[in-house]
Amino acid sequence: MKSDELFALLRRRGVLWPTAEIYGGAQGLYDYGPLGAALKRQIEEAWTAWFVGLSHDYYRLDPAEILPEAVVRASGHLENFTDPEVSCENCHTAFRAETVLEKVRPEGVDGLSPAQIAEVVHANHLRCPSCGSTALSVPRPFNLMFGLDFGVTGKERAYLRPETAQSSYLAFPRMWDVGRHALPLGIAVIGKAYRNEIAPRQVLFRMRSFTQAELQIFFDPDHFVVPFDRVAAEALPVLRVPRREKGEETPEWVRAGDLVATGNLPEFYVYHLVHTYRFYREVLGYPADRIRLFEKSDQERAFYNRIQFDFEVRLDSLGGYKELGAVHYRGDYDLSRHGEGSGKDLSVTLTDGRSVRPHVLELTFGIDRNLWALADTHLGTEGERTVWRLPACLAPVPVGIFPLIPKAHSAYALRLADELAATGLAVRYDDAGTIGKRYARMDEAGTPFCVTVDAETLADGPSRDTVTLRERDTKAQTRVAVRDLPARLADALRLPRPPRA
RNA sequence: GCGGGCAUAGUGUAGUCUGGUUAUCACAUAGGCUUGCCAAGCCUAUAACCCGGGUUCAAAUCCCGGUGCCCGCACCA
Repeated sequence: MKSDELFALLRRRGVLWPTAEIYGGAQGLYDYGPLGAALKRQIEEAWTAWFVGLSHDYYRLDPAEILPEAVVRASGHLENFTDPEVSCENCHTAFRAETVLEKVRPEGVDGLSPAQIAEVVHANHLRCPSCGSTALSVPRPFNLMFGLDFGVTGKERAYLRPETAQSSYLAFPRMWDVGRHALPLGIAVIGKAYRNEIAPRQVLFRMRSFTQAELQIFFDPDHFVVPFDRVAAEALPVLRVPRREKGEETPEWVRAGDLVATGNLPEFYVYHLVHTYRFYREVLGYPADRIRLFEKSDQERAFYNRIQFDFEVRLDSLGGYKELGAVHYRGDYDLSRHGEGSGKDLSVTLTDGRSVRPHVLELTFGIDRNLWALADTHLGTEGERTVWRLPACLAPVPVGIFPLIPKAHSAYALRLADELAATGLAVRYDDAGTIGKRYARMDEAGTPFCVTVDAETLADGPSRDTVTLRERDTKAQTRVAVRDLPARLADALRLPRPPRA
């Protein structure tokens, strides 16, 4: 489905819509409706079950979304994003003012107002580094962070966090004490991050307010042992830099063991690639032939990332592979920077007496992007039918309950709906229209199971208190005893967990 | 940010060029009939010209501005 078409369907069904729609919307902001909010929660729960489930020493936190200026100064976000931007009127290329001025002002542009920068550009007859034109624009401030007036005086500066990761790095010293004084230590955060994107586009793929799920694993760089044997035989669809340089777009299947033995990647890194891949396949259910692990080159990576593979899924709605998450080996960059910034020593002493500054392996996951991708890859039309083949454990509404004949079977069906709801299931009762329409509605909402109460349910005899259980994917119906329903549904809806390390 | 295109019920659309009765049609939604297990049928109802200004006797239609969306470029620490 094309992006417009898919978005229209999601709007119609109450999955998501533009924020402040009655005012014409706001670029890069979207609200989740009932179905979307529930699906988002399910994705978050699935992510948590899987990744926090990787170890007994991984914890989920919920930190503040506002960061004091000192934090973003230390992390580098302030420095890298307060630079004014100059663009070329001729070739429309945008540059940091610093880049344009570097010949005449090697000390940088800190402290210069946009007007002063424009003066320097003019006085020195500076040219566009790309095309040589002198038609350079007046500098504009360029900062992807939302700044806030913080406190009563409004003089203190603070920022909406541009990524959740910083919150986890700040929490590390406290978590070291809360935890068992042992590495690896994992800090997981699911929460909002905010970026004032220049050009938000493609609905959920470039938003100004979005939800990230990130697991930061702090580990001893000399000693991060993983049960690699268990995953060595797993093959991954990787697209590595040398193959990319030959113009290849498609991944090749390489065994995890070979990525380590001949691929020059550390075991701990590949081990986490495998488990992340398994999450995309086994929990989210993306087709194997749509996933690729896209290695970023030296030039493409942020300088502090030593290894980076993006998890990409090919989406018809957006016309190509899109990044849904990544695995970054960040070295000790983050704890070093925050150590310097705060003046606190963020190294820890291990039980063997060694003092180490932990390295970080960062597993990032875009909740919104994956929600869209789950619609793109699992929602489609099959003739007259529109079916959202979501994995059952992710379904926003896992069960629909209908009376076959409204007047005759409503009371029983309503009671059954209440009973199942009491077990914690999100159920939807529907008696409108024909039975076929109700099934169709639930198919579109991604509901994997529908329960129908009919005459047999009420009649005396061997079928008393049995209902039909209809499966979305096969349309198959089986007769099930009502008393077996809760266990049967719970089984089918359980969230997968990885084997613990 | 730049260039181009687009904007009519919940969704998809006709009408716009060439201004002129009550804005077309389908689907969806709600109610009714239908003893019916996969979007059947019939009846009824709800529901739209993106926002602001201008031209005109008269604007969905022409002009200007804004907003949003799409495509390409740039950007994405």
